[in-house]
Amino acid sequence: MSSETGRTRPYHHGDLRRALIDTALQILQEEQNWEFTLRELARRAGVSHAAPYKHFADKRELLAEVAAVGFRALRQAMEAAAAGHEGEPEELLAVLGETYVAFALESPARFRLMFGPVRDDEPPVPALQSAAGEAFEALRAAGAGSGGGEVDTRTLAAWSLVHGLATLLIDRRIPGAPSDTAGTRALVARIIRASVRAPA
Amino acid sequence: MSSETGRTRPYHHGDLRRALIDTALQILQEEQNWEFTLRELARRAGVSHAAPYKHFADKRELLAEVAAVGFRALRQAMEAAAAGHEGEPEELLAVLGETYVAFALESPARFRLMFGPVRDDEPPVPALQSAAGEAFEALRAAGAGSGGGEVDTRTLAAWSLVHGLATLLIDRRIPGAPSDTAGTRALVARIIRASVRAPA
DNA sequence: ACCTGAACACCGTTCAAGT
DNA sequence: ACCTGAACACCGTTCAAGT
Repeated sequence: MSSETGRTRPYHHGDLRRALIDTALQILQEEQNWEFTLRELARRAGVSHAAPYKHFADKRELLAEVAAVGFRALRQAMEAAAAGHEGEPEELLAVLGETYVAFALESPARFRLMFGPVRDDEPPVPALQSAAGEAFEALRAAGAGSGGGEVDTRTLAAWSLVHGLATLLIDRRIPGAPSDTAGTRALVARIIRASVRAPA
Repeated sequence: MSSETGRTRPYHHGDLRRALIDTALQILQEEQNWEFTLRELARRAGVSHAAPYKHFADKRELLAEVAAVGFRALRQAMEAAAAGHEGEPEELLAVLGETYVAFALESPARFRLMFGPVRDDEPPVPALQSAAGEAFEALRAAGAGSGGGEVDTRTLAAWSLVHGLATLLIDRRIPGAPSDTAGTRALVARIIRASVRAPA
């Protein structure tokens, strides 16, 4: 949605790096699976399948950069949702949780890519590390506010709850779960609001 | 661990179907990634790469059968843990949750395979459907026991919590999380026990 | 400086042919 | 009845060569 698909070659001499990331995000919005092919991506971007290697070391690094863009979008969505809830900590945490799950449901493939398994034999991609860390900070700031480097129990419980709920929902793992958007939203609100009152 | 690796060809005329599933589970225990190759599996089982196609329609079906075995193991682990906690519903739910997370940490690749994304354009594999459903039943029986076909809020919240916690832990997504087994176990116990007291 | 085309070592899957 | 070997259409990645 952020670049025109009508023109045959909108760039080709412009910023291919950015174009590849944009095209990848478009594919993620269309498909439910994040495992698209590097060659398909190059095809859709209008370049040869070898061209991406001039901008990314390998497919993994490209996917990591796309995931980083996703984490920045998640952080922005949470910060926007947090505006106007400074005084009520429990309500803030609930709203952030609903935003988190809504973000996953809105674009499941993007969410899956962002939280795709990271093998520890692979070198970390700095952009992804920092973007993910900052998104997490937005959640933690709403938690009990312990301030230190360690995660407090309440924040981690809230994060686990919304992450698990999002994952189970987009993977259709919950038997009898509503299939429509409104019903799903209501279910999410019910679960989050029932849990947010828990003692830390 | 369930079949001998020392002998060069322990089957080849026996039950190749079972041998392939066993070998797959062995690979899952060794690796942290569940995306092993069908050709590698055949190689390790001592057969040609075309042999599996006499027992499974395709790779997806093989993986689904392996996942089904995993769900049966999860259900057994939960039922074993549930023994002796009939009278105390909150303690029972906490113990089941700890068992769930421990199961994931024990064999991350197996857990990832079990909960790998299911595309809805793919035909469902009956064995996987029922095995997953029965594992979920073990959890639900410990919940508020609404009995009906719909999942009650408390059970779903508990499931989401432990599923999210397990996922974030095995993917190393939690900054500052303990890296040793004892520390992780303590963290899990703390989070679950703090949340299980929540109102439904 | 950036991109292409051919090439390499792999995949999943199919199928005729072997025992 | 069960398995093999060659084959097909793909991958990710590399690299000399083109502009």
